[in-house]
This record gives sequence, structure tokens and C-alpha cells, in this order.
Amino acid sequence: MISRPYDEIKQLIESYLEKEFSMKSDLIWSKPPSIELGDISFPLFNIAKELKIKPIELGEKIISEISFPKIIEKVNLQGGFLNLAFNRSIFVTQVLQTILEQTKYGQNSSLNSERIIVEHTSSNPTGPLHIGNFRGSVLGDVLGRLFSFLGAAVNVRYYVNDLGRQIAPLVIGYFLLKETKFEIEEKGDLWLGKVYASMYTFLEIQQLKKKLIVLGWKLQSSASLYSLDDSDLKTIPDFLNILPVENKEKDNTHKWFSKLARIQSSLIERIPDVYEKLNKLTSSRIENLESMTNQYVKNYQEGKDKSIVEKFREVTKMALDGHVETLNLFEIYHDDFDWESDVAWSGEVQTMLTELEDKKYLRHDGKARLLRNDTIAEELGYKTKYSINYEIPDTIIINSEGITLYPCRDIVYHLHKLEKFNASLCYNVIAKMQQLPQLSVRLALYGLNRIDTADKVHHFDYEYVSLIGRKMAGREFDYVTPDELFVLAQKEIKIIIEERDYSEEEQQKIIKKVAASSIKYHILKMDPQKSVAFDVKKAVDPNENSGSFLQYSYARALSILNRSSKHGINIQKILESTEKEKLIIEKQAEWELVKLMEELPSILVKAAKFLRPDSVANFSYSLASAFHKFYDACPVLKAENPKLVKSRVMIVLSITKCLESLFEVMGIETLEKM
RNA sequence: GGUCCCGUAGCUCAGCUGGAUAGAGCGUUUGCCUCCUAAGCAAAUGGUCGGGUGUUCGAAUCACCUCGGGAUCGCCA
Repeated sequence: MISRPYDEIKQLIESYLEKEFSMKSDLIWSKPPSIELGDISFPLFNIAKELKIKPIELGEKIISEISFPKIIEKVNLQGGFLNLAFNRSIFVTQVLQTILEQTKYGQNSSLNSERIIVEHTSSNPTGPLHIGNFRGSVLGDVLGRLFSFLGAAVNVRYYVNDLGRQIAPLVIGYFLLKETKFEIEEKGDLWLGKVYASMYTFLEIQQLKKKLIVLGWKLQSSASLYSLDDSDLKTIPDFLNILPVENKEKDNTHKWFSKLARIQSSLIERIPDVYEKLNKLTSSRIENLESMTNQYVKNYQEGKDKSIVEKFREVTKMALDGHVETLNLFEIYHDDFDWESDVAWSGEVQTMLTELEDKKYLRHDGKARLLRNDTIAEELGYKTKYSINYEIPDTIIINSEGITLYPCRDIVYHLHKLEKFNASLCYNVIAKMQQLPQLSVRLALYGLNRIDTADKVHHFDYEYVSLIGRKMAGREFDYVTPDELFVLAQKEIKIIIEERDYSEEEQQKIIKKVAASSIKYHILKMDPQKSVAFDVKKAVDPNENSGSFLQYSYARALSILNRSSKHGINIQKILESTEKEKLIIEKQAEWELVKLMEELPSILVKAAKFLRPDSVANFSYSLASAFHKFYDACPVLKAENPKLVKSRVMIVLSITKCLESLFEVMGIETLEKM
């Protein structure tokens, strides 16, 4: 039998209100400010107002007319608050029994009827995962785990963006180096990040120089198109100064130039080997990187040139393998990987575009096409439904070269993925930056008369992660990766564990698991809506408010259980006997702990309802903290009398079950020893 | 300029479907391992909840205004 004292009391009062006043209510309970007042509190003001009586009168009526069950020990009225105190013995007996009866405490079937897609990470295959997109991985992972824990069928997908324009220079650079039999001595995706940063910079420098030439600047015959040499660094600013064009234009060009000069020198400093080698190769072997890039993208989008397809796939695969390796370190797994190129080659993008065109939902501007977001939203009731009363800007979906852009494929992809899984809901865990494109996808689905599908799609957005004092920039090879955090965290943990007596093998296992949980937890606990300045030192510090604190509480609990037999205590026997015998609570620390354990199921339901995976982390922290306090204040195996031993062993057994559930939801591994 | 998000202790952040005296961690100061793992516990320190007005019996929480920070607004994703 599942018994939840907090809910029971709430329902008891609610049903009284319904019977007595035919009033349907969803009562809110809170915790009294001080423990002397009780354990649970109901403010009566609102109900009293609705019934047009005084709160105190209502309270008195409730107290005199409801016959409270034995679990309620004390009832008192305090200025409009109905405060109830539990009989601790009955409460703890009931709650712990419930916890221990369930296979997984807190698991329920509230989402049984849902089929939910969670798409997350979907990072560009142009480098390693960094903590910015990794934030989405963690949030998405926990969201999926949470839904699944609450009974939903969950499908976790990764959308591989292998078609973006930005990959082409990477592919070109990759094969330039490959032909030279360049040795790769690091993780593939990290190495690709270096190639990408270099090639992209060459491309941009070429574009800058091209623009300058149009303005009348003279390129020296010996100079490279792809780098800014000493003479460029001098002549370009001089040239811009005397240029007879508008100030704004001049300014922008100047800014662009300075930015590229900065990036170039920072890349030379940070990744000299890859950068310089590629610079030479590109200068000597590639006549026009820009046109080659366009050619590559176009070819790959069409998917007909087999050698190009193979090249793009090889590079993308290498990056993706790196991402998966990183994710797996943190217990993050995907069910399916969908390649953007497959969507493009299916031919459905054209069908989709034609339909939108026929319905006049596309605006023309030369060869470019824009999705008329506002018109669609207005005509098809999106604005009314979601009470939007401002103008939604159009989004460009085909550029003036006639190349289809990312949203085109994403629209088709959405039709596919929801259909394939027969989903009732779909959460795209994607950075807040993508708000407008995400909205466009839904609006396009409206335009295609797939309103039911569109309404199932939700953008679970999360804010930007920066580094203290600077932004992360893939194009500048400037970011912090979860991989390097993992290494740093392990070092810190090693310092602590070396003081303990573990074998080398055990040490390694513990270090890895603690490092993973600490980093994951550190990212998870932050409100997704808050942009954060990431502090590497704090993220890897085991003494900070972190995952190791949680794992430690579990290890401590297990340590007690494992030692019980040495103290002549038989856990199995205790478990069997409790049904008849009441448990007791003596100290405040144990009482607080048991009350928190009672709350676990409702915390999970709330986290899923309000889409707050971070709240699971924060609750876990409170629970672990309460257990550490209990651990310190209440000896278990050496408790004063057998009755107390029994009760406390039950508490310890229960906390392990609570933590196991929470760890499962957060994708954190349990450790028996640490 | 439009839209979205954020502003709580020296720092990093919880709390926000309105509830009583605003909570952690770090930092600083001080205790606790002959006692189940000190990756822990206890105590001290620290706050005009950015500001204003309103709604309400009651506002960190809701509405409006305002200030500060960030993101985004046709050819990158």
C-alpha cells in the first residue's frame, strides 16, 4: 500500500470542504516557520474568503468537525493558519514502510500515457562538445530520465547537423592534412576543432580581403589570401583611414579586420602546429577557398557526388564519435541519431517548400525565400492560442544563392521524428539563442496544416554559458570542454582519495565516478534560464556543493549497512519484524530526514510538470545534507537501545532507496565506498 | 526600437502555481575523528530580495513602470 501522509491530510481537508460547502479546492500546504507550530500548515485565508467567513471561524469549524486520523497528533490554529503536527512514530512507520515496499521509491505512472521525444545535444560536428552545449546534454538527459521514471515511453534523439555551411572548410582542411599523413595524437573531435578554427579563419580573411579589393585596396602579388601578414596589418588600417566611404561601413570593416587579426594571432599562439601547417597547405594548394566551400556545400546537399559524400561523412563521424565518447563518460546516451543530410536527400524538403509556396507563406527576395511567420501565426490562430500580440519577424530559409538553410530540413525532420515514434510530446533541448528558428519550425508546421504536430513540439531552452570574463567561441578554439573538466576533477579527487586505503583499481573506479557526477551535478543544479559564468575551479572542487557530497552520503549509508553484522545486527530480521512494531524518532535530525524522504515522489512529479530538472538536483542536495546531519547526530549501530537501532537501520535503508531513485533520475552512479 | 531571459549575503546560487522570522555552499572566525568513512558535522559572521507603484489580510514570488546585465531580430546554426 502506498501511503503519503502529506497528501492524505490535504485530501482529508479537501473532501471535508467539498462535503460541507460543496467547494472544490486544491489546497496548498506549507511548512510552519517553527517546528513548535507543527509539521504541516494550511493557510485558510483564501478559502475563508470564498466562503465569506473569517479564517479563524473556518479553522475552528475544521478542527471541531473533522475527525483527524491517529497520525495527526496536534492541531492548532494560529492567525488563520491551520497547523498540524504528526505523530512521529506513526508517520515514520508508515513512510518508511512505503519506501521499502516499492521497487523504486518515487516511481509512479503519472506519465504512463505519454510518448515523449527528447532531442538534445545536436551539436555541430565541427569540434568537441563544450560546456555550453553540454549544458543541454545534461538537461536533456535528466529530463528524459525523469519522464521515463514517471512511466513515459521516452525516445532520446541526436540531430546531427552535418549539412551546415560551416563544415565545408573543415572537410577541406581535414583532407589537406590527411594527405600529408599528419599524426593525430589527441581525441578526434578536439583535433577537428583546431582544424575548423584554422580553416574558418582563412575563409574569413579571404572574404575580408575580397571586400577590401572591391573597395580599391591592392593585394600584393606575393601575399597569401588566407592570412594577414605584417604588411597587411599595416596597410589595411591605413587604407581604411583614407577610404572615402560612409563611416559606418568603414567602422564595420575595421572591426572585422581587428577581430580577424586578433583571432589569427591567438590561433598562432594556441594551436601553432595545426594552424601553420594548414596555412601553408591552403595557400599552396587551394586557389579559392570560398568558392571551393560553396561548391562542397552544394555538392553535399545534393548528395550525388559520392566522393564528397564520403568525405563529409568521414569528418562528421569522427566528430560525432568524440561527442558520444564524452557523453558516455557522464552516463548520457541517445537512442537515435538522425543525420540532417538524410533529411535533405529524401526530397521532402522540396515538397514542403512547394506547399508553403502554394499557400503564399513564402516571401521572395531575389533568390532568397523567407517564411512569413507573422502571417501564418495570425491566420492560423497561433497568436490567439499563445496570446502573442507583437509582430513575429520573418525568417530566411533559403539564401540568395538558392541554398536551403537549416530550418528547411528541421521542419521536415520534425514531421518525421514525431511520426516515427508516434510521439505525444517532443522537447527540443536547444539553447535559448535558437528561439526564433524554433518558433519558425512550429509556425511552418502550422502553415503545412500540421497543427496537431506543431502543438506537441516544445522548445526547452536554456541560457548561455560563458567563461569568467570571456565568451566561448568555437571559431577561435576558445572553450572549456567537459573532457578537460573531467581530467581536472580527477586530479582534485585523487588528492583526497590517496589518503584512504584503496587499491589502485578501486581508486580509479571511484575517481572516475566521482568526477563524472561532480561535473554533471554542477551543471544540472543551475536554473536553465540563468546564464552562467562558468568557474572551472569550482566545478572541479570536491569540497564545493557538488555531486561528491551526494555520493558520499550514499557511501556512508551503505557503510553502516555493511557493518551491521559485525555489531550483531541482522537487517533481514529487522525488515521482517517492522510490520508489527512501530518505529521511533528521537532526535530532530532524524525527524527532518524522514519528512524530506516523504516528499521525494511529489518533488519528481513537480520537476516533470514544471520542466525543472535542476530541482531534482537541489532536492537531492537537501536530502543528502539531512542525511549527513542524521549521520552525525544519531549513531545507528551503537544506538542506546534495540528499538532505536531498529528504527535507525530502517531510516538508513530508506535513504539508500531514496538516493538510488534520485541518482537514477540524474544519471549519477552510486558508490558503495569512497 | 521590438521580443525573450536574468538581477536575492563579499562571491556562486536555492526559494517564485502569494503565506508566518528569506535559505544553502564558498569565504572569514571557532569547535568536533580512542565513537557507523572528517569528501562530513556544529557554531559565529553576513541581506533596504536592483528601484518604484499597484493588487492583496499577506509580495522575493503576481501586474504595471523604471534602472542595470545578457541573448535575439532576412542570407551561420
